[in-house]
Amino acid sequence: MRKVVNNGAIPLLCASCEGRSTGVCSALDCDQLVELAEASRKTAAKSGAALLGEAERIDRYANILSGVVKLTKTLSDGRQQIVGLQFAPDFLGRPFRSESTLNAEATTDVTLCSFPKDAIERMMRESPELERRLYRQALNELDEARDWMVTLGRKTASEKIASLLLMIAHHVGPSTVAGRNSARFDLPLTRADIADFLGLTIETVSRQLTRLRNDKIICIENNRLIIVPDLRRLNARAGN
Amino acid sequence: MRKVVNNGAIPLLCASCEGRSTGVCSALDCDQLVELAEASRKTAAKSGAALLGEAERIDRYANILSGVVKLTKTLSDGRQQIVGLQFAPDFLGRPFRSESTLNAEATTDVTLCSFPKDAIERMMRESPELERRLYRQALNELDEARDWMVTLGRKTASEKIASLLLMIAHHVGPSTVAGRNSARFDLPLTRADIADFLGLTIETVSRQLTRLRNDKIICIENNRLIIVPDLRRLNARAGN
DNA sequence: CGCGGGTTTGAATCATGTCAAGTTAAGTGG
DNA sequence: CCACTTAACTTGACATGATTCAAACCCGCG
Repeated sequence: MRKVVNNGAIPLLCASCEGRSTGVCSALDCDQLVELAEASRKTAAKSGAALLGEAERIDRYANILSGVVKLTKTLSDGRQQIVGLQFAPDFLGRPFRSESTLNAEATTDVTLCSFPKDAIERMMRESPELERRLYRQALNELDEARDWMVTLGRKTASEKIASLLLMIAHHVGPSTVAGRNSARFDLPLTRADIADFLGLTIETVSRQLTRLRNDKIICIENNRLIIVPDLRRLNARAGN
Repeated sequence: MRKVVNNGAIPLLCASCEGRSTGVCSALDCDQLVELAEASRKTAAKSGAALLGEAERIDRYANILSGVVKLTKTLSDGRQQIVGLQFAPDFLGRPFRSESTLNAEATTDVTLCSFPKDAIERMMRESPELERRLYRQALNELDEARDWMVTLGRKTASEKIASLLLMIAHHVGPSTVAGRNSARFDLPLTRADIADFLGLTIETVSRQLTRLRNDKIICIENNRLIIVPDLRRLNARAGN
């Protein structure tokens, strides 16, 4: 196993880590960080790579360092639904369960920092801080899931699209914002992904996107780069 | 404040409590139970009573002792979506947040055992057991929410109805089951509630229910009592 | 240059929503 | 015990938003 230097400060590996300040690791002190770092592994995955299969055994958890991961569920006849999107520095994994109930797949190139399941679970028992941090993330994911239930159940196709764009704009952060009310970002999802997320077909997604473009609510460049000149107008379309 | 006898055993109030063995209280030891019992309050609410409003201040949490509670969200134009159903002995409340982001309403007559927010939060800090118990419930609710996202996004109206009946059959428990594969239960929801839960209209709900009845998958008595002679056939209709 | 994945667009179809009557069941008061 | 009211539910006819199927488009890449 790789040696990690502990000079009384945080491990070298973590010093430059994007997840250090905002991810679950922020709940750990130096000693714990060292311990975890010893067992950790940085990995990269290409867009489209499966990270976790339904009914697969879980033996590692991971922090997302960069990129976007989609969580999906599939019905027996192939219909698919994305049930969550995770952005850096989210924690990936479902404690207290040995089998996954969903699929995780990279929708962009991603980098992960993964740990053995039992290391995390031991530290959770020792550190209420860590457990609380994970508990909070679970509650946030629950809030998000419930927001999406409203979107899925009660919004029209165009409202769904607008809501998704808005959500992504928030998640990529207020980076690339000129004047607080505009946004500009690369879609981390294909049309098919968007359809799976919103419970629509790719055709409907496409049509609604061109509608938003025709109405000058958004500009689309290269099919993937989205520019929102006025987030308030987009918000009005989202039905909130 | 009411005095609770502590003879070294569990408080009298809790001794006969339905939530004692299975609810969050099961994570507490005698002393903690006594402490919580001192601040607790048993209340009853009629079907239809609002328990918690959106954007309302949260100052108490509660255990559901009996009955069913619906959690709803509403769009500005009045469209409503049920984002969760809670059955006894679920814990009602959203830790780490002072304002509610949803409405809670009794869909049947319910009895609750409520506690001040800060009492729970203090005990959570003192008892990792309790925090873990709540964390687990949050994860379960998250799993359920994600299952419903699939239902809302990808299932047809009749599959939605079948899924809901199945879910309720599971929740009321294997009580009233003759031979493991049949079920018989009172619907704790009106047609309007069902519609709000499944993202449908009451008319569609009604039509699909009569379709299931015509196909002999279910019997409906008094509009509320549902009998499922063969759960497997219902399951086949649910699209799993 | 052609090939393939991702995307857009069009026309026809279908599931669900909308609107409008009915029906049933449970009170309520005479 | 019987009209009357009311809420919840069912049913029908019609409208419409989204899907389906089919074709064309775009663009990077070998």
